Amino acid sequence: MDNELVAISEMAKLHHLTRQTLIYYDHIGLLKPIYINEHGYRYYSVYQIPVLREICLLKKLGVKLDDIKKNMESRNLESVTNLLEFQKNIIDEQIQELNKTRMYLQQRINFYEDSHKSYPANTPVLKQIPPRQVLFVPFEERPGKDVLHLTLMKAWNMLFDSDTIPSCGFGTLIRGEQFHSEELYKNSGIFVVLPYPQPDLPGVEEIPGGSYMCMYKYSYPYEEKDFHYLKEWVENKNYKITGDALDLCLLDTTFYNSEHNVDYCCLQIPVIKK
Amino acid sequence: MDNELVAISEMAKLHHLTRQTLIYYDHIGLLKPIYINEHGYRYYSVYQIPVLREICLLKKLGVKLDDIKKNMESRNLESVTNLLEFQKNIIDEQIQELNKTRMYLQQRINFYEDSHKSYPANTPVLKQIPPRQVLFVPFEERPGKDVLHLTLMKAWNMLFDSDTIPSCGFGTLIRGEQFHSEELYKNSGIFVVLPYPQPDLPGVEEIPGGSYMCMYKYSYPYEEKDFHYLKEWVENKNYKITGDALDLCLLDTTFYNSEHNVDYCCLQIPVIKK
DNA sequence: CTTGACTGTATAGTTACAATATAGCGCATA
DNA sequence: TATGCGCTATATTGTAACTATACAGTCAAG
Repeated sequence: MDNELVAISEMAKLHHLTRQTLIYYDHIGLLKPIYINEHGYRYYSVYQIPVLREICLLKKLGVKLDDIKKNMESRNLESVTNLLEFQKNIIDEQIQELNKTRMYLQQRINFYEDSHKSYPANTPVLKQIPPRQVLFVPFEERPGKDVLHLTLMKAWNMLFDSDTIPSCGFGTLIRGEQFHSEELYKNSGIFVVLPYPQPDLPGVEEIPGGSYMCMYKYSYPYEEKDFHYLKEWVENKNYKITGDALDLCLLDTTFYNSEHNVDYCCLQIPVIKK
Repeated sequence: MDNELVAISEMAKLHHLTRQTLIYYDHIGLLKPIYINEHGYRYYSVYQIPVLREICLLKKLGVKLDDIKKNMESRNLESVTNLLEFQKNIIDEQIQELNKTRMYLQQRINFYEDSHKSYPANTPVLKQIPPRQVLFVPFEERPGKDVLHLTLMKAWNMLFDSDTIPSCGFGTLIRGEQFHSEELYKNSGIFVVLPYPQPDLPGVEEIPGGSYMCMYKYSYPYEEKDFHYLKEWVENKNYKITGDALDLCLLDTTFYNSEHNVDYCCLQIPVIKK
């Protein structure tokens, strides 16, 4: 009565598997047929149908064959619940990871969208900008192409080390107290906007929100000419400068084309009306 | 001035990559050094630092090297935004998939939890049960071990075909109109509880919610003895039977052990007090 | 008894992706 | 002169779960 045997191909067909797969499962010890005849033919018991079904179920739930095997070896309500909870945790972590990556993607898209909706170049415009948290890394020399790149890479790698993807832009920060000095770039450096608050990271600064006089322009973010132009414009219009200036790089040199051979940036000077 | 060159190892170190990786990127055409000297030494331009940085960024965002390559070949604001949106869609699909699997896992955990919190065996108890949607597949013969397994596999595969994972239990359904007939199992069959409503699936039935007289027991879900015992108990206690009976399998034969060599089931008969 | 479907073993290959490893040799800088 | 960097070319890694192939033996229905 309990001797109904199922041949390998039948067993396979029942579970939407191939014969090869069952042979493979036999090899790895996941499911061994209860009976093998004198010629080595594999025969399964009908009682093994639920077992294989459970294997297929767990497989569909993303459980690894090896974990399924271990579970089937000592199977009870508790061990199965543990396995499922374990798998749920793995899935939760994966969802977390994906959500984080999704956030980075969205922020990057938003960033490009902002740069797209930008105002005409070389024309000052007053904008309200929310506070930003940035990683600041000072220049070790007077900024130029190579110092810029190397300092940026330093900041970049600091962020990568703390598993953060810098998806919200970067640029140079010029200290307000140097605006009228000969050494404009003293204490200046690279800032990288943080995608989310990370107060524990060394080098993190808060850029206050508020009114910024902004000017979009094609140039490198270490060109003094544009800065002096905007600074004078601001002062002539009777604004008071309230802090550090930012030169945010919107489209970097990876967007080089025949038309513009330099970065597309947005210079930002914090002001209040006098 | 623009001729500052970066050697391969320096370039690699700057981006937390290995030299080999840059050679590989050269081979696959992802990033070719701007200058190769007479000995074949690779030298990169500082202008390639942002390019490689962008490659690393996109890589971190999960974009495939091949897609990055295509993007770098015709890079502009639109192509980059498209790439990011495309990647976001991929991520969204993956999150969807994971959430679905998570739901199945949770339902399975809940199911086992319910069977764990069960009442003493062979003792009738009145329970309120919410409505359930099930897939019903009739037995083609009088139910027995093999018919049960084969019919269940049929239902199972129907669900798998519609990409559903049956994570909420199954059992036999006995038609109310046969309760006093000689052919108790006429029109009976397998039911599989659906994890979420799927009204378009053929064979779907709604099991009404309400009061059910339940009895937990160790036996196969096609044993008449337990059914008749519970039915008579119900009738003696002056209940009226209102529909089809279910014999829900809580722990199937994959939980076989020395103590109980049969399934652990919950027989459920819908009743109202007369 | 025939015929065709089934089953066996064993070993190597597949899929995908992104590198890594290794060997053997040339070149360059302290 | 040492040793460390560079080159090419080819093969290999890792992961997971199969899949393919070849060829010979076996089973079951008529």
